[in-house]
Formats: sequence, structure tokens, C-alpha cells
Amino acid sequence: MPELPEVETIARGVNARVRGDRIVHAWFANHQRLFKSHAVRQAKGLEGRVLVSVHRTGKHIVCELASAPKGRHSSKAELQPDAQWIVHLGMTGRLLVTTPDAPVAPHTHARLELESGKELRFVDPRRFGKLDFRDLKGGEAFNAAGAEPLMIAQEEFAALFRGRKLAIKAALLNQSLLSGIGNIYADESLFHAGIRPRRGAGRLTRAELERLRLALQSVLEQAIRLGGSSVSDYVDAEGMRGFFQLEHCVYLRTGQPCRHCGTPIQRITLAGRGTHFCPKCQR
DNA sequence: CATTTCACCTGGTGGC
DNA sequence: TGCCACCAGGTGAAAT
Repeated sequence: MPELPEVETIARGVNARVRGDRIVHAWFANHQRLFKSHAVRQAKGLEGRVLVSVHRTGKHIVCELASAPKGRHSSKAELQPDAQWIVHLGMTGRLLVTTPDAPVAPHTHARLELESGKELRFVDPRRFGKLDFRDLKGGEAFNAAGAEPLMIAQEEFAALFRGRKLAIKAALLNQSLLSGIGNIYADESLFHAGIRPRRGAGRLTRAELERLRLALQSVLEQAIRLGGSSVSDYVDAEGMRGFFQLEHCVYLRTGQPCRHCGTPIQRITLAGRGTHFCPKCQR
């Protein structure tokens, strides 16, 4: 489900609600594939630690955790993190902050009870999500493989695609090149840059690459401002839908008129994914 | 190595 | 109403 703007929206929402709170109990469902490190180890690591901050890296939500003696509430947010809980939402994952009496949704696979009484819940019908715990003593902090699309500079961006034979859309989806772009924002940014998804990544001109970089950044930034795209079931940490789906120009608009020229939007399959573009505006 | 395909899951939709 | 085929925002392992 969630790509960079949705994950950013969720991370900000969770951070605002749980920052400084302590995890008093962690419960995990018995679905082994969800856990990159063993569920028992994750629960042990989480219980007693304070959530110092929650932020996004690529499509991952990173919760910074610190061990802290009980009863000192004044400066919890400034504690030095010594562990991380990393949540990947897969296609259908949700990370929600709820009251303890809120009904437990079907497919709830994790519940963290917090000292304040709130709960942090992970819900994921298709179970493509992943939960990981890292102890920073002895282990490495989490790092996304690819570059951040919102931060990358012109030269570095162009270098990512040099010499590559795969289609530009496939390259945009490759998380070890850029992290955070998924099917919606790949299609939308290629539309705004006027580039056909099947074009070879290594054959784009410098001008096209720079148009693409700027299109990606403006599309992602606008989507974050609108709280992400709610195509079917995406909601933020409070269960609220986003609004960027109303701004989509091509994604899931097969056969509908292009917003710029009126030509019907085409759908093809590329890299195994539904791919949408305007045959007139994109060359 | 680079690139492509497919399995992993459940649920929603639309045709018959 | 039921059954079925097909579709879905992601990733990583296996095949090419």
C-alpha cells in the first residue's frame, strides 16, 4: 500500500502521539514471516524502552528506542537511543495509535501497550509487512539501501541511471537506487516529466533526467501535504484517509481523458506492475 | 553482475 | 446469492 508520502504521513502522526511514551507490554501474533528478528526477541527488546522518536527512511518507519529508568519523565525525548523498531507496511499494512478499548481490527498482528494507556497497533491483511528490532549495541543502525528522492542532487540522480538498460519505470521502483518510490508515484512523476515508462533508463537525456528529478520531488511533496493517496484502504496513524488520489493524472485512470490533452490514458504491464501513461504527453 | 519473473497473502470487484 | 478470474500500493528469492 504505502509509498514514501503515506509512510511519511504515518510516521509523523505516530511520532506526534507516542513520542516520550514507554512500552509496557508487547504482543505479537504467530506469523513467522512478519518478523525479521524473532518475535520473542522483539517483545523483550521493546518492553520497558521509551519511544524517543519515530521517523521515515524510504518506505520504512523507524522507531528510536531508549532504555530509561522509570519515574523520570522530564526529558525522555532527549534520551540517547540504544535500539530501533523498524516497521515496513508492505502492501496493506497500517500502523495505528488507538485507545486500549478500541475494537481490535481483523489481522492485527502487533499491539504495543504504552504507559500513557494508548496502544500502537500493526494491522496487515496480506501480511507482506515486516517488523524488525535492532539493538544498537553490537548491531548497526537501520539504513535504507537507496538514496532519498527528496534530498538527492542533480548529479547524483543522473548517475543512478547511467548505463542501465532497464525501463525507467523499473529503475524508479528499484529500492536500492532510490528508496520510497512505488507504483503510484513512479507513474505520476513520469507523467509530470513527460517521459514514457518504457524508455531505457540509461538513454534519457540530461534534461529529461532533471525534469524527472524535479517532478518526483514536487509530486512527493504535494502528496505529503495532502496526507498521501488513499486508493483503497490506506489510512494514517489516526485512521484518516489522504487526498492525493484526487490529484492523480494517470494512476488507475485507464481509458479516462488525460487532464492535459484529453487523450485516453493507456495501461500496460511493465516490471509485472500495472503502468499508466498518456501516449501523447509522454514521449 | 543486471534484469526479469514469481511466490508470498487476503480481499474487493465485476462477469456470468 | 455463489463461483470464478482478475486485480491490488511491495519485496526478495530464484531463474535467466
